Amino acid sequence: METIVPVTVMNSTGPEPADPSRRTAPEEADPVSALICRLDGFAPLTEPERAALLGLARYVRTVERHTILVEQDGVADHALIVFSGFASRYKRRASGRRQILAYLIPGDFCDRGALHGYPLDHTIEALTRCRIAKVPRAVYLELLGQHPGIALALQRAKLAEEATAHEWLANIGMRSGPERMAHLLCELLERLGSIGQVVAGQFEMPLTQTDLAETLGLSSVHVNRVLQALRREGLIALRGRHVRILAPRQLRELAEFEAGYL
Amino acid sequence: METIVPVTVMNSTGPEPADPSRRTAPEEADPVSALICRLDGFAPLTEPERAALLGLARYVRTVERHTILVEQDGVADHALIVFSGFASRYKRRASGRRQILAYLIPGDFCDRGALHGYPLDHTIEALTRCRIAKVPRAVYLELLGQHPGIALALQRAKLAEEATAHEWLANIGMRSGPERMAHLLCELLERLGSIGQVVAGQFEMPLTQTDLAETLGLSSVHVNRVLQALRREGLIALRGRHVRILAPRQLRELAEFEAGYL
DNA sequence: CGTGTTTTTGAATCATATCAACGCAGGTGG
DNA sequence: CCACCTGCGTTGATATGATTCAAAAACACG
Repeated sequence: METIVPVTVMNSTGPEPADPSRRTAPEEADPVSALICRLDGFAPLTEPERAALLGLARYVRTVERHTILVEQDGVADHALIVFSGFASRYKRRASGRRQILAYLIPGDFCDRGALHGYPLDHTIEALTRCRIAKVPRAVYLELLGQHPGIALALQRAKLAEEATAHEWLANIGMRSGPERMAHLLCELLERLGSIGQVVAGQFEMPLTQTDLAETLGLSSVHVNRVLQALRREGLIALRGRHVRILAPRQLRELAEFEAGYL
Repeated sequence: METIVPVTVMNSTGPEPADPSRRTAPEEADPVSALICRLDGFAPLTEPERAALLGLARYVRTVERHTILVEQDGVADHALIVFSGFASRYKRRASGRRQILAYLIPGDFCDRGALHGYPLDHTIEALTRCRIAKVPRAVYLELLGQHPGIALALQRAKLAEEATAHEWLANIGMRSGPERMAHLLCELLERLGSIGQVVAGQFEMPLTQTDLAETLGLSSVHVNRVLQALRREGLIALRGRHVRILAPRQLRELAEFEAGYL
């Protein structure tokens, strides 16, 4: 169900220059720049391309946690771009049990294969309060058509997303609970790091233990115990949603995490 | 303990014309037609497009079981198209444990995002003796450029492949052993059916129980017991590699299998 | 036939799920 | 300001599904 957010929440139109006086959360300094930075990492962007991306700020909305952005079997008529917060793709069983298929973090997008008009095979939902651009199909296609650099970067980003999906399948398929968790933490460390949201091995992971359970194919109780074990071993520290990776080397070793597939 | 199987490396160079005198299996009557049929299902093909596809027969090779087609971290300089047999994508852990990420069955292809020049994040190996076309990068790109219908069909086929990958992740993440197996069987029934390899609810599944285990994230012993359970319940019959689905309705129910994502 | 692979079996063990309950913190409304 | 509620993390006890190890039986192949 699409919640219509009151304009008062988010009314900025046009490019929004970095404003040093706006000190809300450190990571929200300039949400669009994270996207530009990430895409530029995949393929170098020209100035007009950067400008075009900045123009997307026009479509940004704030959505509350648990807002469903695209319902399973629904047809997406717009592309989604995440600027802050975590969103997820997931499937649900009749029993109510869920499996999260992917996280959408700032800089990630969802265009369902350039909006082919097929119904989606999963649901997309905000795991936290998010700032998300809903870009109309026509505008999005225009953007891709006009700016080949953006199109290329998005294509490569999609390859990375595919690689991550493979990684997740292998993770659930052949790792134990602690190993799975370690692997996920390594991945988040890397992904959040690449968008500048890791400082001194620490980052915010605004996920419930239930979310983690539904990601890793474990029960939430077991997730709790696995996290305790990782803390006991001195691999991580966890206070609320704040994670600190104490022993990145050992964590990677435990997970057999291979960097660089992103 | 996982036995290390001696690996044959593909060494054939240069096109090897299809040899009409080789009469091996009945279902191999015209391997290319299966591909055409499948692609045509995704997007209607013109006559010249069909002709162009037939021309691919030129690149078909027979590869033995366990032949590695593309090594992990290798860069693919050609597209693969499967005409008969089963191949697999998989990842391996240091312990030797494997996780199969996908099956490549007749009509499936692998172009690694139109040959971006990135190293592959997984290995591609023949699970059985296969007939596979190795199409050089240049030829493949030419084919896509010349024939938009083929390009579109391949793009849609890729969306289907992505949907299948999601399905597998959800399968391993939230289903029990028997449910996973049932789901896989339903998927194979549907996929093999769509290429005419199912007759009266029966098909050939040339997979070892170890292969199945590495697909479903179970031990091979457990796979064996799960299969016995499904037989005991009268859901399937299994003799050698020959599967007969006795109660498709109940099997789908057990698996909560939703048709139509292919 | 004999050899290697695959399937099947049994028994012991372990990892993880399930159920149920409690505590704690933040938010809400009286 | 307090009582209440709700969501989340934590715990213990118990159940069970799945793994492991080891070995025998059944096949497939040359």
